[in-house]
Amino acid sequence: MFLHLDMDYFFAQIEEKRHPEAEGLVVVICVFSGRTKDSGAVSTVNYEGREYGIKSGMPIINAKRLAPVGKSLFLPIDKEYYGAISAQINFLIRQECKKVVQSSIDEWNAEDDLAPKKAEVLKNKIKKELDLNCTIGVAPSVLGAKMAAALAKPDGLKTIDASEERKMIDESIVEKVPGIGPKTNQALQSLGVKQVKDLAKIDPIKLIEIFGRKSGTHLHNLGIGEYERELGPEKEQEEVSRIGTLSHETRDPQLILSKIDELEKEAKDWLMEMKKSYKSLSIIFITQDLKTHTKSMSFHNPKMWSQDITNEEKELVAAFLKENPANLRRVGIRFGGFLDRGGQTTLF
DNA sequence: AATGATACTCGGC
DNA sequence: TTACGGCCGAGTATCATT
Repeated sequence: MFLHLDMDYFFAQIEEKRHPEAEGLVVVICVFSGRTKDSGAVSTVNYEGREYGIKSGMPIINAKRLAPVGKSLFLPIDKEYYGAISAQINFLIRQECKKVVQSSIDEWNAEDDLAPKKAEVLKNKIKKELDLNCTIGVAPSVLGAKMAAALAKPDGLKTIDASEERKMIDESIVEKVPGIGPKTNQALQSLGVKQVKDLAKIDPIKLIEIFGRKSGTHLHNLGIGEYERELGPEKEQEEVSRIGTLSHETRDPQLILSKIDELEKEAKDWLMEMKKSYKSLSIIFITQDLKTHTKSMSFHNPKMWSQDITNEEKELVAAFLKENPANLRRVGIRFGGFLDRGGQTTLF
């Protein structure tokens, strides 16, 4: 059996504990971009805030319009702190279950013969030791466990057997299936697919034509009730990136490069700490229409760190500006193709 | 044509 | 009506090599 553990409105719940006066208030965790006073997006909102229609991803300014005056707390995101709490939860889960895979800062999957019992123990332990609520789903498949958890939140625990799982997934609308986002949903609606079981009526060849080999096959398997029964191996982080918002929209290479320089320093701190060198470098460009573009390059010899903006980086920026006339709103940098460098601190 | 590496986009959280 | 972050991995497209 598989278990899926999901922390309830994680960031906002943590901040509720930090700010006891938040009791009963709408708590909104914000990513302020610094561009103007309230520019930025909502990361997480507690259930009180959801009642008012506040959602993740929403512009902060909209959330402020929806929130009740004097009964709301808008707080800046503090990822480092949430990461430390996440590590504590991670420790508790691994004390309890055999095979565990952390899938995001606030979600874990585990495979365990005694999953239903472990789930109960774990939920109580997280409450007792960290005073945090979570929701756990238990089912014969990884997907079933995740969807069971989604149905049970917040502060829930739901265990289902194979036939309940099949019914739950079959009758779910496709939009609610993890991995099916607005784009895939839109395409499925136009095929007349509403529930997961409707997928079984579509010719798999057609699904593959529309969604590609991997996703098409996956959708077909969902429709016929074939679900993943293995936890993928726990993977190491493969890339690190930092993105930031420019103080104003521009295509001035000087301004763009100085922002990249700032972001690069942060990303390199991470690389240093993790003792990684990298073989690939991408520059991320987000234009004023919020479309994302990238330019990247790879090196045959891994690089450890360099102090300043390199000529390669300047060239990537120049190449992008040459082929795209739009102003830039945000820029970012991404390093990948890691190689462990042991105790070595410099290279090239 | 097959394979592997690299470049780039998409979308979940 | 619009407004609007910062990550990461998955997947596909494209290129180089054989």
